[in-house]
Amino acid sequence: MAEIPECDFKKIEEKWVGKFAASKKSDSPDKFYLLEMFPYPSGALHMGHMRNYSIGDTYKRFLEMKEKSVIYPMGYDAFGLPAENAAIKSGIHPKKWTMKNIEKMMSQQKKMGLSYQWDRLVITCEKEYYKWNQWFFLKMYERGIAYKKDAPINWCPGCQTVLANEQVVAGKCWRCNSTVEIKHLKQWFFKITAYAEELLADLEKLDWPEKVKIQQRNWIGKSEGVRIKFSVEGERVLEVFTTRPDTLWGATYMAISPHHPEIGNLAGSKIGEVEKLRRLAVSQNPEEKEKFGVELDKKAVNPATGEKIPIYAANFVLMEYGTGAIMCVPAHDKRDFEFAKKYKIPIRVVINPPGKNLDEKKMENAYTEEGILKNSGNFSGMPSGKAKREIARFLEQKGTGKTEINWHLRDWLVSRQRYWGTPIPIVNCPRCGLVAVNERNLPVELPENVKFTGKGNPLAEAEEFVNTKCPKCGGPAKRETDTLDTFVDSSWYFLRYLDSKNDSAPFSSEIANRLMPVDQYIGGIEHATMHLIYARFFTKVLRDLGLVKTDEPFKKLLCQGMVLKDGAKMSKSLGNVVSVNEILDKFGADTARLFILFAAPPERDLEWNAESVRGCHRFLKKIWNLAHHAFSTQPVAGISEEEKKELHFVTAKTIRNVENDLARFEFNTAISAIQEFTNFIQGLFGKHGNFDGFREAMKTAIKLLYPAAPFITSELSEKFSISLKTFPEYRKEVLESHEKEIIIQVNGKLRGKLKIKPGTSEDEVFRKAIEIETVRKFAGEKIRKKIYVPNKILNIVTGG
RNA sequence: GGGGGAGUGUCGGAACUGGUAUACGAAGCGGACUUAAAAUCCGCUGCCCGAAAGGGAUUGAGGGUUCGAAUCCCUCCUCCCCCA
Repeated sequence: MAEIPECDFKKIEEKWVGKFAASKKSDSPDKFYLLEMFPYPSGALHMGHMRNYSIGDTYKRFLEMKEKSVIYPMGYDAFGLPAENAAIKSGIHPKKWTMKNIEKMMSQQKKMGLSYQWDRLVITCEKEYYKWNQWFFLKMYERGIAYKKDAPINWCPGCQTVLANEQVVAGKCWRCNSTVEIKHLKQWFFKITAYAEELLADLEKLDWPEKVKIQQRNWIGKSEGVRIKFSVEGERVLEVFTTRPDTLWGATYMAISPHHPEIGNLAGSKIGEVEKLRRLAVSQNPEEKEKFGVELDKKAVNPATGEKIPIYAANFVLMEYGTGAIMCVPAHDKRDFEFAKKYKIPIRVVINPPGKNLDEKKMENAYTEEGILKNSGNFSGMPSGKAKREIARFLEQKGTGKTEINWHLRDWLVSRQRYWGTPIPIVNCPRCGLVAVNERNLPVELPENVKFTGKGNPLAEAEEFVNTKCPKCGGPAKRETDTLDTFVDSSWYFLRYLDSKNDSAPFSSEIANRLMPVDQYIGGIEHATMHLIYARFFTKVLRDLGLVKTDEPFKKLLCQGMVLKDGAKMSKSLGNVVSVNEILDKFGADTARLFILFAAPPERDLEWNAESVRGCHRFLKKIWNLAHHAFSTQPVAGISEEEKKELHFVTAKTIRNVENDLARFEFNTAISAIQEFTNFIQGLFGKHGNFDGFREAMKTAIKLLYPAAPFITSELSEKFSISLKTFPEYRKEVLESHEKEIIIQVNGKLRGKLKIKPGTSEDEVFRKAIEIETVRKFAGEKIRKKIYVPNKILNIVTGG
């Protein structure tokens, strides 16, 4: 027998990396847009990326074998804080840092064998890209979708800078530990709320995991209720929003945000305490912290009962939600109940559970369900549902309320007081106010010569950037120094991929209409709300601008699970990180990809296991060796008719299973099917040596394995002239005509097995079954019933 | 607090719409090859009773529906994730 060369993974991978990276676009008319969430260029791929891309590339190669024209791009989400932090820390310019990181990550991606269409590359920090962010901003500004308003921000007095929510840890700055203050600044917003209804309704159209849709529904948070006016002593009015107007008679106090504009008029002698409360309320989670309140001097009037009720300034009422004031019904709301107990406010039951009578003196918890009204004037005795409508009508007639739809979704705050982002193309003119930069003067370039001190926004200090002329009057004016949230960049990158070199438009509408939507999007669940809502919103805005026709950017979504080590998420602090480079160097890309796909189904978390990785490596070597056995000698031995039939059947079954599994992203079972098939071939080879049909079987195995392990299979295909262009096919008849195994049960317990020709009658199956000794023993004399599922199972039920 | 998901051998996991529970891989044990080891190949391997043939129980716990339940329904326990 000929000597089998050792499988040199390193050499094979080096040879094929270049060829994969240069992969050509197919011209099949059957397009498929396959997209992976592009990474932030932090400097190195982690296992999460590796998993994401292994899934994507395997699916891409499978689709190509099924003769689809696949669009498979890659890019980098290159603006963002880490680059700026690196600049503050080590003095490297964010651009240099970012571009170097991109280079490193790209080389890792190539090493993994990912066959991206690199000519589509998008890097969001390049002016060729962010120019169009600015262009969209101007279009949105024209239409009132981009606007500026006062908003609270987290301000660190130590760093003299604005902090994102995640940079505030327990009320302190993450970097310098100063106590964070709430400041009010003029901020830019995108009016995403104008699309709330459509964003909610169109979820129906999407083939997304139900849990992501639920998260989005909650995030959008549509609630129908009533806006009610409570009059206050001194002829002022406080408005509240409630989804439970049926509990109005039970409202025994009100609570308002310490930031409420009316607070000064209501607090009276308590203003000092309110100030204290405001400071306390800084950037902490309202749900987690203890509830505090200050009773104000003025009292409100419950419009239903006419009673005077106290008003509290409370730290759990947010100005950003509803009206910044709420009516409190302690008997029927958990939070109101706790607060009322703490401050000894009366509790009054106005809703009874059906068939029960609650007693406020004995209640230990609020009753928050709906029920039957009591103590509610004319509405007593009504069920909650009806009472909600009737009370709303009653208030409308009285002029003290109106029905309203409220949203949890807020407008998207896009201002960042940061350098490393897209400059907002607006000029502040002392005479003309806010003026848009002229479209033909885009891009407003980010100046490179700035200082990174960690204090304030470097852009605001860049004199030659800030000082400009007003586009309207030509007088001296100052540029906007806020930059755009990086979620703007990721809201349309998938459109730029389709036409990445276009310098006269963000993309060609003709191309976008032909290739959108993305047929399959793959990424992490952590983007279930933010990114995936912003991108949907952006697509709808672009549609309304006439740039695309599609309503939704991502038709199908796959959210992959996390990669764990020792039961925990890989993280530096736990010291359980497995490095991508190490794994690629030690075992090679094929092994790494195969393990990632094999160890767990994509949606589930994946436990990294070094031993199991070795198993995948072993399997690849087995394929290599068997292929060489098959092709380096001539077939010498025939196999029996029986074995030949079985081989054909197993081959067909394997092709069918692998194809179905790959189409459904069930890579783990696809790979196990190939392994089973390989074991079967190996069994025949062990028995007969190079047998008739060995080569054909190995060809099939190699083709099936190609999407997941492209390097070794490409090498073998070249060596032994195997075409990897198309997916193997099988004949249905081979599967249908094969003999079936029937399970024989007695009273639901397995008592025997039977091989039959397909289509054997029930009577005959029964006759044969009863001949089996164990079956006869357990079935006994009295057979009560027979259940027969054709080609599958016969259950014999006995006794009385 | 709200929302979602998962509990199956020693481990990762399989079981299509209710029809052989534990495929495939790992680990373990035994054997072949070898001076030896690695690599490779072959075989065995969830639990209890039994020498064996065989039988019994078993999918986090308990109950239910069904000829038949890991899968459907109810109650409970544990773990994880996301959002706030």
